[in-house]
Amino acid sequence: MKLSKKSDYALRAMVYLTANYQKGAVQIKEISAKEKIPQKFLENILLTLRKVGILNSKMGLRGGYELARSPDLITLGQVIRALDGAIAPVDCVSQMSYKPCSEEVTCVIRSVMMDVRNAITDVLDKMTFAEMCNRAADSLEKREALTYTI
Amino acid sequence: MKLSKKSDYALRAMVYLTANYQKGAVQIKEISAKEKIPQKFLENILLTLRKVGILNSKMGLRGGYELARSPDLITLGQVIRALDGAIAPVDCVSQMSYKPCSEEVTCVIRSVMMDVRNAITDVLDKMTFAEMCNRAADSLEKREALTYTI
DNA sequence: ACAAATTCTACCATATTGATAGACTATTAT
DNA sequence: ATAATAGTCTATCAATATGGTAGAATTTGT
Repeated sequence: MKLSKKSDYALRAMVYLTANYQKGAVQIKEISAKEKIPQKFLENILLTLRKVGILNSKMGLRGGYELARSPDLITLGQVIRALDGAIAPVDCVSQMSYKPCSEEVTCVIRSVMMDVRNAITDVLDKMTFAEMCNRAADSLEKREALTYTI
Repeated sequence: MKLSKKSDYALRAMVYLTANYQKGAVQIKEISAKEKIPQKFLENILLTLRKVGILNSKMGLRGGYELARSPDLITLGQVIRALDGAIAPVDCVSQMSYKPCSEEVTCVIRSVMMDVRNAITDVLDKMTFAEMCNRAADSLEKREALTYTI
């Protein structure tokens, strides 16, 4: 049930781009350096995200990447699906790459796997990058406030 | 986030053994045939499940495998962890193979991944084979009742 | 024209996955 | 006793996925 390095890097890059939303295009080199992601690998990842319409790019001098829409309209689920494909643990409960199992009607396991898929997508398809970054900022503030109080 | 074939086969074999609980040892060959799992592959899987104490085995003539304890004391999570290892999407939120990420305190992604892990384990660590098989039997009954009524 | 940036195509090493082979050991019916 | 049965162990293997690299081509601002 592991997130691939690709998706992990993608999420980090997206967080970086969320933090820099509306500051214009950000270059791969910068993201790669700040988030410590191998640059050439990151290239592939950002390219993929552009192709599915999550990022916009600008070539040439002063080019770079930026979010294609507001970070409260981009969910973690969208990004993970773009890189890793289906989120569902088995294909017979997948939205993205559904394939019926041989004995779907009587399959004992299927309904539990459906529960698992729903549990995962309930988190990943609802959480936006805007919310995630706010949440983190909040808890950081609280921590700092606490430290100060102590 | 995909379940491996190994875990998938393991779950099916466990369902079969649950259905045959208290009927004595069941042979690999039988499970393999009924559940259409490559026999040699299934051997490895059952061996693993025995080594972690989920199954008991008996060698020799009339030997075979059986559940080591009542199916309401065995969860899907236990079986999947035995075969695939940690369930958590990233190590920094894993019970089984926890490794801190470099920037755990400020990591934006971690808390969401924690939510995902909890969502998954909430299903898999609570669902027992007894319950799963009952659930399936129930819904099968309902379906049959419905068919009859119509 | 030139430099800076993305894009595209291809490649590669390693690990994991799914599966198989065969020798070995333990049990038991006869 | 012994043959047949059934799990155990070690090793191997092909295919695929993963993580990463290389370099040429293309686009764009100055």
